[in-house]
Amino acid sequence: MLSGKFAITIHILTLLTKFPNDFLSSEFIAGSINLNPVLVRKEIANLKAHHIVESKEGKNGGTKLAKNPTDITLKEIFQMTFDTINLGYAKNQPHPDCPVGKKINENLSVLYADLNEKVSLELKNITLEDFSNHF
Amino acid sequence: MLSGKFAITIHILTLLTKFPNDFLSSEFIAGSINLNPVLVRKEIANLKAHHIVESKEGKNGGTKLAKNPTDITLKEIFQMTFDTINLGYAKNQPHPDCPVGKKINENLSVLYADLNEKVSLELKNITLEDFSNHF
DNA sequence: ACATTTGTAACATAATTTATTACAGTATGC
DNA sequence: GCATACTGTAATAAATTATGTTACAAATGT
Repeated sequence: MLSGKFAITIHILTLLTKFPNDFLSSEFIAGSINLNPVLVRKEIANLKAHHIVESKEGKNGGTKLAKNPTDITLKEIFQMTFDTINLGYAKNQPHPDCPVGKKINENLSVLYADLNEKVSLELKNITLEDFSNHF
Repeated sequence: MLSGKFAITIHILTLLTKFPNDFLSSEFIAGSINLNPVLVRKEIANLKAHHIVESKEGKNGGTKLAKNPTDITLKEIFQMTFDTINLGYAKNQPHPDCPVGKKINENLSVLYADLNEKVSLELKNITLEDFSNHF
């Protein structure tokens, strides 16, 4: 998973919001992000799967929004690119006979779910339109 | 930076809370986390720098809490191991002549600062004592 | 003295992210 | 219908980051 996924996706969507009448090419978008066009297309594939954008193949093809930017919230974008906020887990399986090791991941999950809730509440109130208005 | 830093640090602190009278060795702690002892010592160095634990060198040495677990909040631990919540930035410098590229990172920063605020508020209300009580 | 432990540095390996290349498939306009 | 400019996707490579290991000096209890 691309770690800049959220940032890249929101960058793409902001561009599409700014040029609502054009099909933008992955090359053009990649130029603004300074990223390989293939990676842009991958994120667009994700956006398409969520019916947020539509794209046209062939000459003069490209991508445009499939929904009104007032109807897209940052929560959706967050969820499709990030899953959940989390402050990380230790890489290896902790020791199962230790009372702490046995339960640490479960307890961290509960904590992270709580944080996720708070972040989601916040992001739900920000639309793509709102975000794009700052440019 | 260790990406499991927060999880590892909170694991260490939970163990220290559970054994408040002992100096625990990095080897013992590493066993519970299933992590290399050197990495445990690195996180302990960070905790020491923040005066949350103290440690003793030499035989029978190890680490113990330097503060009461009711006086340590998850916010502090978060801050010393994570800095700020963030949903990522694209790796490369965006195109400076594009109105979106020019401002995207600034706008993302504002957004992330806001999320960070919400998360911090939540973590401020959870003490190490609270967290440890779930084990 | 000896055993055990911290503290660090240097280096090695593994995992993840990002970039590149390649090419089949599709629409457009001449 | 042919050249051109795109998307879509797979395979692979390079770069970056995270984790693990080894090594050893310094400290301390017995």
